[in-house]
Amino acid sequence: MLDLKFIRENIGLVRENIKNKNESTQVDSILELDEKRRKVIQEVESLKNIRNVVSKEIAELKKNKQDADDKIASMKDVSDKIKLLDEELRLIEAEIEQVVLRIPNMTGPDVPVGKSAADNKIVRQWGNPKIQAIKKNHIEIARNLDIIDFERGGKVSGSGFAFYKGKGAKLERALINFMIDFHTDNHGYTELLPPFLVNRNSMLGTGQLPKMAEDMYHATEDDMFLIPTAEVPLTNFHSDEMLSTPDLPIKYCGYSPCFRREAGSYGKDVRGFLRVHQFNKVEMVNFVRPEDSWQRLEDLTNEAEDIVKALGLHYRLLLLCSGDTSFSSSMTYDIEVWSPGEENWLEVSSCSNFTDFQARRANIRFRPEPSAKPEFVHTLNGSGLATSRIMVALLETYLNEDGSVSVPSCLVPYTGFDKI
RNA sequence: GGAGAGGUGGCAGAGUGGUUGAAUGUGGCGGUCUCGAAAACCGUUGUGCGGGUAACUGCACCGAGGGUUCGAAUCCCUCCUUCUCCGCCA
Repeated sequence: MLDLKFIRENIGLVRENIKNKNESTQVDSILELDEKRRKVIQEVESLKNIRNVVSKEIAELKKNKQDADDKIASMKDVSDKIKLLDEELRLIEAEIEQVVLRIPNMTGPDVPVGKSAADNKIVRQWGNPKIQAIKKNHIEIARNLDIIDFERGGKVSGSGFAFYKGKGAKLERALINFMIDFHTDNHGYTELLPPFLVNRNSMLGTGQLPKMAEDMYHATEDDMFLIPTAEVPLTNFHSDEMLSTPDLPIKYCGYSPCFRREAGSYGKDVRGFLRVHQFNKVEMVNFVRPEDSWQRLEDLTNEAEDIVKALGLHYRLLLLCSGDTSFSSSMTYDIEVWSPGEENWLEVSSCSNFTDFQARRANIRFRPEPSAKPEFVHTLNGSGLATSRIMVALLETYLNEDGSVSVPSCLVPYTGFDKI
């Protein structure tokens, strides 16, 4: 979330940012509420001061075995007033919190203002599009090879779920292991294998709640949520902590399945693996000093790109415009790989700088100097990568004319076979 | 799920309802001593929110949230969590 002081002093910028991000949060009530809040604080605190002073006098009188009944009686009234004002303050602050939690992060200085995906900026492209001899999409390829079973996924769970089978399952595991090893061996990451269910507080910490509540699978009995991305447990790993400064930057990567309800999306763009309710992803999360976060975003993005290059997939890098930049993010790069079967770009990674937005929500701090005040760290994360759409691009890119699919050489040590 | 015992500063660990933001130890920082270091000694050392240009000052915080009281780290209730034991289960 944003700092209340920042909102107070920059209300115009905050309004403009909300508009640029295509959000509709109403912030008009904030200034008035904030003023009311400070007025009540001053009132109640001066009463509490009286109470504290008189209580000491009462203690003194009692110690000397003197009568304190008058003072005690007069304090009764003060105490009642304090209770009323405290309650009023609590309500005001709850109201402020409800608004502040719904205000999106400020976009960074380099983010182009724009409405939709059409306004995103293409930063660079790598590789060349593969031309298939006979056009086939991943669903046909997978069905022919009997490596993915969408029908039984639908029967057992519902549409948007699938079974990986035989070499398909092994290829999926190979992708996950390859990507984790790549990050830990080449980029200095520490692996975390996180819980897949998290509590409400964690979902608030990274900003999925309250805004995205409808997209979450919610276990109501225990008020727990299936994670939509490993970003949630990996970032909240350090919630409510004071990070040891020499340890920064901290870099974690981790595999998890990701669960998304994707409420209300059906049709051509969602068939097969293009949009599913459960997919696998390796996520990278960084905790850095504030002055380092913009450079780290560039480096983090490169780390994700390195994986796509290793897999030999044609891709492009996009800088998202304000309207496409997510609620919690300040600036986001998307990596999209080319799907020869769909003849379309598929998002496989999103790399974002969240500045201090998540750190303030999740209370993750560090001390810049040993004697200095604690500050919020900056958090970043990037997919590295989401496997289901990578699988689409792999099958369609490495399809041979005889219907078999070759395995990219970097994966062969993990699969034990070079062809499906 | 049941029974019991805990949760106090960076860490360890005291704390009879009334100068307790909190003893003591330890760690950190500064200093004395030293060529330098160690030891010893002295000093200092939490966070958040208000007010003030500032020096400074008020309030809150002892797992979380309520309650009792003129006054709560201390008493009561609910919840979370850790440990020990029992039960159930993969």
